[in-house]
Amino acid sequence: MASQRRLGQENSASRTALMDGVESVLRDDGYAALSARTVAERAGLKHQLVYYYFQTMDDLLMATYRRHTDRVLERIELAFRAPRPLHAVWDVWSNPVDSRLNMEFLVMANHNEAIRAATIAIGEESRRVGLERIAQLLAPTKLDGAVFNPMAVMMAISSLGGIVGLESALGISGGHAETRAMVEWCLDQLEPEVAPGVAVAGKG
Amino acid sequence: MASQRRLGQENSASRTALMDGVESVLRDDGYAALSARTVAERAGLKHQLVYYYFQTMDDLLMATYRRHTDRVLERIELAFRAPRPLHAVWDVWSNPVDSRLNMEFLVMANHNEAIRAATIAIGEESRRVGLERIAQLLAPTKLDGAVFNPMAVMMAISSLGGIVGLESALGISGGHAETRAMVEWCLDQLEPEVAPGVAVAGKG
DNA sequence: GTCTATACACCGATAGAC
DNA sequence: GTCTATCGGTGTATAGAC
Repeated sequence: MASQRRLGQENSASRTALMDGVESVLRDDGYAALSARTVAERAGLKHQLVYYYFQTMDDLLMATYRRHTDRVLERIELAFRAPRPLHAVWDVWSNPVDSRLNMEFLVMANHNEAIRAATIAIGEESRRVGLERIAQLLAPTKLDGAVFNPMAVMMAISSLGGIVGLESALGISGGHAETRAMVEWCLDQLEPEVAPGVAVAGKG
Repeated sequence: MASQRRLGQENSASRTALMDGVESVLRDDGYAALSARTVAERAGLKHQLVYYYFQTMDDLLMATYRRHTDRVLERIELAFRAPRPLHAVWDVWSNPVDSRLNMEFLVMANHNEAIRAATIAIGEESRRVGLERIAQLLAPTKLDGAVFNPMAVMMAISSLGGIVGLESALGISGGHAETRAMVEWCLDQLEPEVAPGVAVAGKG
């Protein structure tokens, strides 16, 4: 099944430009607009270059997705090292620019087997990260730990953040201020302004 | 410019079959797979029929979207007449089958101006519906009405429900049981088990 | 590493026969 | 109301020149 076609180097600038092109097309025009031609145009390259650096369009898509998920996980892990982790995580997920890309990939996962598999992995991984930290935050509150399960809290933050971010990008604003206020009130209950006693020791 | 082409009747069975075809393609293969040919195939018709019943593919898409949003609004309004409205609304939004279609349209709104406009309308409308009812439910609780704003509560239910439903359709299950439990606990605080004498299917 | 040229399939849309 | 035939454009992917 492996093609005989030669492939370019992994560290090539053009290769990176093509992956940037994929993200650019996804953000602006959605996955229906993805093609070797549209992607290459964003990168300022000819469309045949896609097939010099990748075996198929799908390979380019997957390489871009893996790079994207790596970045997201990195950002989530970084957020958990912030003074108020849940507030930081909320900021990551509700960012309008990223939400657009995240949602595009999430919906694409419904029809692309490779994307689906990677999405399941990233979804569970991103929620697993820092679960103990959330458990610590939930412990001293009056909230029942069995009900406010750490994973459920992460799920709520990521989905609500994702939709608020996506809608913001869409130009929808109704209810957003109220929603953000509600979420921040909830997070403030878990993470009051600066808590010296439970300060996180910065890593490294 | 308006085309000279003649158009079929609004109440035609083939016209309805074409709209069903659009939903079918969206659910199974996503909006990237939408074409006059794929849609007509689902409907058991030739692709040229699309242009007998609709001026453009975009017109077919919009007609389907309007039909879809009408149905969603209808379901939301119906839910608000249930014994426990918020529980019913949650069931509507977290339904995996509908979530797939809802999300497909939501993401499409990022790149299609007509869909975007209609989405903004439905989004705000669906949250406005029954706002007074939610306000009534929130009133007797200890929860601050200024924080737990009715619109924010609706936003939380629809976004969290939408993502949980979509992920279920994707085959993701991690954290879902915990999330559903958390949501239902919250809703139970607002809508306790109905008073004795009123028929409620056993929960217990 | 990047280009031209080329293959074949599918796209939206139209014209016109039946 | 549904069909055959057709147009120009774009899609993925490859071969081979430079």
